[in-house]
Amino acid sequence: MVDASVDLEALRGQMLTESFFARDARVVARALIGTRLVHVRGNRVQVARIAETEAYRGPTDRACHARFGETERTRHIFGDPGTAYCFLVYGMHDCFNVVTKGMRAGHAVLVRGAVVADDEDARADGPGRFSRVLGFTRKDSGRSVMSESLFFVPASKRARVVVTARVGVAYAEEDADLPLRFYDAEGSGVSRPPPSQIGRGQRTRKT
DNA sequence: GACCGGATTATG
DNA sequence: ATAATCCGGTCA
Repeated sequence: MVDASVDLEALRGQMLTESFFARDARVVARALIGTRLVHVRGNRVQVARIAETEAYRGPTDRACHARFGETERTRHIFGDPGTAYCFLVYGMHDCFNVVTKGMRAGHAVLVRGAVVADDEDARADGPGRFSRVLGFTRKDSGRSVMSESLFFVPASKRARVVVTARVGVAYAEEDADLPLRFYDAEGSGVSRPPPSQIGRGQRTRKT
């Protein structure tokens, strides 16, 4: 029995397809703000409005896992656009990414925060919390995000998007300061980075 | 084979 | 401020 408050077929009809994901991660990361991720889990359907993302731009990006080349862990980041790439960080938190660009470019967008519809109690601000609330673990790596049970639909309204440096990648030297983190200026579902990282390279734009 | 450190979070 | 907790990448 599926949640009657969600018209799943109507949502599926709006599914974002390969052409959306087959672009540079920087472009997709920004475009993803305000979109909704639909996850069908047994008889539950979760709809999460994406509030925060980061772009990781392949082997030459010193913060990107693709810099290790294609290993067991990083295999799926070299998959087709619209593939999920999931991994474990700090031994305890899973992170959920969407592969972009294609041509084995190793680009991906990390989802760092969202607001889950009809679930005020479920905090999904922060990459670990987002993945836990939506049930993603590294077992989901390689899954398609253009499937009946997992897919994105376009934003219902325009978002003001704030751009900053990425969080937690200080080790990446010059690439640490690139403006590749995007979040909805409205603020709900956005993680609260450590004070040392707030305001790095920040600027607001309309999209 | 060992060792290091991380795309984080909860708690003091 | 700091512990928790695992595993891949790196070097021996």
